[in-house]
Amino acid sequence: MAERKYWLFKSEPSTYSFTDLLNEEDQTAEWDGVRNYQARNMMRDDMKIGDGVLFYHSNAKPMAVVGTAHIVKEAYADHTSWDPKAKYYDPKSNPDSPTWMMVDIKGDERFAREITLPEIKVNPNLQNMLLIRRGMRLSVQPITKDEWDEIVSLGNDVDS
DNA sequence: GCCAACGTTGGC
DNA sequence: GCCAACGTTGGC
Repeated sequence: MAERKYWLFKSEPSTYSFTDLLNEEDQTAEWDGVRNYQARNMMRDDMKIGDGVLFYHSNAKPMAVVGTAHIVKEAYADHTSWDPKAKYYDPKSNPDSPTWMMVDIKGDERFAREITLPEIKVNPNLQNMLLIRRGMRLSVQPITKDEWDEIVSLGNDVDS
């Protein structure tokens, strides 16, 4: 059994929020629309069933990690990539040779309180997160177990 | 709404 | 293969 890994997924809540995920049937959704090779490679090569996912709201008020999820289906072809009506349609991708991949995630729990970007920026234990690197725009990114533990612990403690 | 950072595209 | 132009991300 490989060691559990941890990830942070960004989403603009005006497009798709954590509430939207929890409202899905079985709280499970296809994470489609990723059109960045680095992110695609991580989904394809590194994400395994059971890996932990922090759900982060970008371009939001507030910008914050709002809850947890986990991987329930490992990488497979993102069928929206060859759908001309899809927002992230890519004419170079097709069912015979899919360029883009996605995973499925299942929402777990909403934090008792949101852990905001400003809070992450000043937390000495979270200074290595890609999230706070200038210009780091990866929509899915790896985090360490320590970072996961820290944010989950803060998120579940209303008094922290 | 602005714009810095960065990935992608396409002419050469 | 270089690199300028362009588009997007996403914090501010």
